[in-house]
Amino acid sequence: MKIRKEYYQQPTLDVAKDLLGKRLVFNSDNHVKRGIIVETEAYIGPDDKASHASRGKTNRTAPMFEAGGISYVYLIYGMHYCLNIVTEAAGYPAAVLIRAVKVEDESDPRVASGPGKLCRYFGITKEHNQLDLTGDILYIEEGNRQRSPIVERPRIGVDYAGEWALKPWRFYLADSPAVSRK
DNA sequence: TGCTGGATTATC
DNA sequence: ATAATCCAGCAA
Repeated sequence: MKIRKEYYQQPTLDVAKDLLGKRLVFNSDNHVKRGIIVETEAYIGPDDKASHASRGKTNRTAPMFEAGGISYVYLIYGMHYCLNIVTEAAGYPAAVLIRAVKVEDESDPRVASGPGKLCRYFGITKEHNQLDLTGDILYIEEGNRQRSPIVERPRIGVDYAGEWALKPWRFYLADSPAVSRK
């Protein structure tokens, strides 16, 4: 069952944790890809120095300032796309980076074990920026209700953010083999 | 108009 | 430990 708009407009930390165990679905013209979300990171508000939005609203970060319930896709290091789920109310920049999913119908459990790998496997590019998550192309639905404990750790790759890099805003399912950087 | 460096990954 | 490989953001 597809998750509704209001869900994404809740506090970002709540959404980041609650998304674990849910199923990400992507429909392109010729294929459907699915995966259980096993790792996320929260980027919250205008003061979070690890967030792209900390320098204000720009052309790139505009989706983060929209109301929760759309995608924010950007290119990093000139070669990898990253998928975010925009959260909270319009005007308040926040999003959840989807860092890893477990693809059920693949022999390799690690084909999508990282934000860049995930987009490569799903076929997600900048064409899929700012998509409405209540539409039919990209959305999230209830998954298997797992009872795996949630681990909280500092975010990855944001050492430039000073004290903000220390916040434990990365979340993953403790026993998942598909978590990044294992 | 030019320069800098990054919410990564694979390989050395 | 480091190359690969663009382009957003900022300085000028």
